Amino acid sequence: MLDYLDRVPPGKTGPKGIQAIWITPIRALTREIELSATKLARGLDLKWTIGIRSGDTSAKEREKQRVNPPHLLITTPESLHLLLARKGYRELLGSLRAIVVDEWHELMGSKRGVQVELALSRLKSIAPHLRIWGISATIGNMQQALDVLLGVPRDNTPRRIIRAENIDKTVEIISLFPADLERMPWAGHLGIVLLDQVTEIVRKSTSSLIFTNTRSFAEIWYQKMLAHAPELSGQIAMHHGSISHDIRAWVEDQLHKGKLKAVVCTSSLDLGVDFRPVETVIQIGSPKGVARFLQRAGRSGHQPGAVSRIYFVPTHSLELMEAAALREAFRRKIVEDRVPYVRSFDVLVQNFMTWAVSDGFDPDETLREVRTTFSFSSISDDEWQWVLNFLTTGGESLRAYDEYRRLIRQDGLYRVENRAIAMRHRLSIGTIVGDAQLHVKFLSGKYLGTIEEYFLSRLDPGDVFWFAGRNLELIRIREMDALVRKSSRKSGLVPSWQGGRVPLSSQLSDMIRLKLDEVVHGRAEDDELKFLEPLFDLQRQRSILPDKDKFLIEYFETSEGYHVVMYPFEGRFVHEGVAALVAYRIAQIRPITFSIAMNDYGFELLSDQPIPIEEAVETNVLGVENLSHDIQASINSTEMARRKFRDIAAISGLVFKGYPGKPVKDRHLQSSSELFFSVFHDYEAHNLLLRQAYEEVNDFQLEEARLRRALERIAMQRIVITYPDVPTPFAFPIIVDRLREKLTTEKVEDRIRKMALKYG
DNA sequence: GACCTGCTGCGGTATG
Repeated sequence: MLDYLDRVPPGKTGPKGIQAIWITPIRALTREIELSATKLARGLDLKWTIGIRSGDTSAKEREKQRVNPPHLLITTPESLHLLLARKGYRELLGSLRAIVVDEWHELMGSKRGVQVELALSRLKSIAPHLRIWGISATIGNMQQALDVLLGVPRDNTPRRIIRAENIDKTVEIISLFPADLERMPWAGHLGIVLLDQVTEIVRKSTSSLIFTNTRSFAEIWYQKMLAHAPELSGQIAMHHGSISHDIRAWVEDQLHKGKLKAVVCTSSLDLGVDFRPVETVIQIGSPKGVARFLQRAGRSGHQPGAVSRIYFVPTHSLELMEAAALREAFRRKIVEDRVPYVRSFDVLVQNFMTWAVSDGFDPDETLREVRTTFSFSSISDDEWQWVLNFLTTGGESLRAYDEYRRLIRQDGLYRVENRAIAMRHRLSIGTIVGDAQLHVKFLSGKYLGTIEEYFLSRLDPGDVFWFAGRNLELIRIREMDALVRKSSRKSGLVPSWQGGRVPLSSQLSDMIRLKLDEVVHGRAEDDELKFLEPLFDLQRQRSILPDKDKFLIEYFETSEGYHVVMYPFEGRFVHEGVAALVAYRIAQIRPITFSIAMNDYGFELLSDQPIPIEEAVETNVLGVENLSHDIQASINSTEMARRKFRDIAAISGLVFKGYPGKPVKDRHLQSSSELFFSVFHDYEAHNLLLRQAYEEVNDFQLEEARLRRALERIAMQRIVITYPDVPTPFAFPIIVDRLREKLTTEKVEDRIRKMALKYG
């Protein structure tokens, strides 16, 4: 980009204002980018000023930038919108000539991507000479990434994809095996059986990254490693999204200076820190997707021609198949797509407020612009009117309340007149909706990070828990702070967070089924598959090992009841949908209730009555006919949509998350968003935000398109029902997961019973 | 005989 700008340098008499913007998803990254941008500019002999603008930028620096804008501004999507929410943004940005969107693959798969699309649509109108670059990691839908970023063409400016040459690196996957298969659990997620081997690898490497799937596992692995190898004390650290930015920055710094041998982390180290390589990368448990695993592997062996090496640590036996599947995916150069969000009306509503709080917007001009974005290219005149009406009157349901009449029309422009509304809006810009967290602090005031209220509220003062690699004793909870002190107690509770659940990707699922097919037909060559042979044998003895032409259903009885287990290998979201669908369809044959369990490989239906499974298969229980209807009938989509609506309500500005330092309580947010949902549901069924909630459930929770493809594939397979005497190795992990979940629900039920006694 | 699940990311202006 600087090269391009060099050819059109800022003229002495030319317009003042920002000439170029670099958009990055992470604010912590900006300092690194500034350094490289400065280096580049120096190399090209440009007399450019470079500025950073993010939530971390001080008020003083912001004021400096306002008076004297930098030539190149490095910023986040949110901060860019804050600039667009300012009066006089046309002068500031009208001479803009270049925008680079860094890590576009990352932004595109979220609503932040929609935010970028909308900002670009505005900027293209006010800055006619604008050129746009996107930088992306390898993804399956690169052409679409380009189309989404650049939007519907407004003229004949050519577009092209430039691929880096020689990016095909050799990646070597090395699985860790226990001494013998017997030592490996059939179920589980932690993988601690292999602690000794992992520690040995860390000892021998100068620097290692150890990726775990959850924050609590990172905490556990860190503690277990220290207990196992005390001499590593002071040489290993941990890093995850709930640890304070200061501590994380320190850990990154120490790692890069070579002062740390290893960091146990979550995907917090996938992105956002500069990519100085480490010697060794270790992945514990399923990476769930090819791209993620590839990116992590790429952290090692950075020298030209060097091999990237990644150790795979299975957490249960069958997971070893994934190592073979990942190797196959690398060989075939298969990577996942990033699916862009479309028609996210909550983001559109927020954007209109942004356009309106600054200089106001002209509806016709804005409609033309919005239709050039990928996300809203299909917006109809009616939908457009609905959004405007919603913001000016509150819509049909909220007409009676002044605070929802957010816009007024004046001289042909839509504006915000009320200053309180304008301020609340500026505080609410962004599409990331988090949960309320308590701040964990020492008495001295040193801030360690955040933990969810529901975990800490279960503790009593004096209780010890592990966090940020320390043993901490809870002293008390005060407002939003949990005060702690160091504890010398060796054991402690491990916090759990309510994070997202990443399902196995469709591409990795494909490869797993392919590997299974190789095993069935004796073509398996990967070490992992050979190692698992005794387990596959047991599966064959008790049931069958399905190849790609067969779909396996197991039916058996235990003291718990009657079990039907199926194995689509399609990831847990799809299994959740298929399980509900099958349960519903069987219940049409004969009234029967089930409890449902699933993991990424399959799902189980359990009942206290015999299950008419043959009859169900004969009546095409897995068919695609009436699929949409049956899905609607089988799942509680209203309840799922109600939960999705929480984010939509926050993004569209229906609920206010509070002023800095004075957040609105989670419970309060939840109840007010539920209230809106109920009102719209009962009185305004065509409300676009309400409809969006249902669409998001279909697209992202049920993964309906993927579910349909899975059923179409199954329709081509031969269904085989087996009747094992005891649970098979395939069934076992699913049953174990259900038992664990059952325990917690019993606790919940217990609590409800107590509450009923107390209040009833 | 088998179990310590649940990622990441952002964010305050105009006026007194």
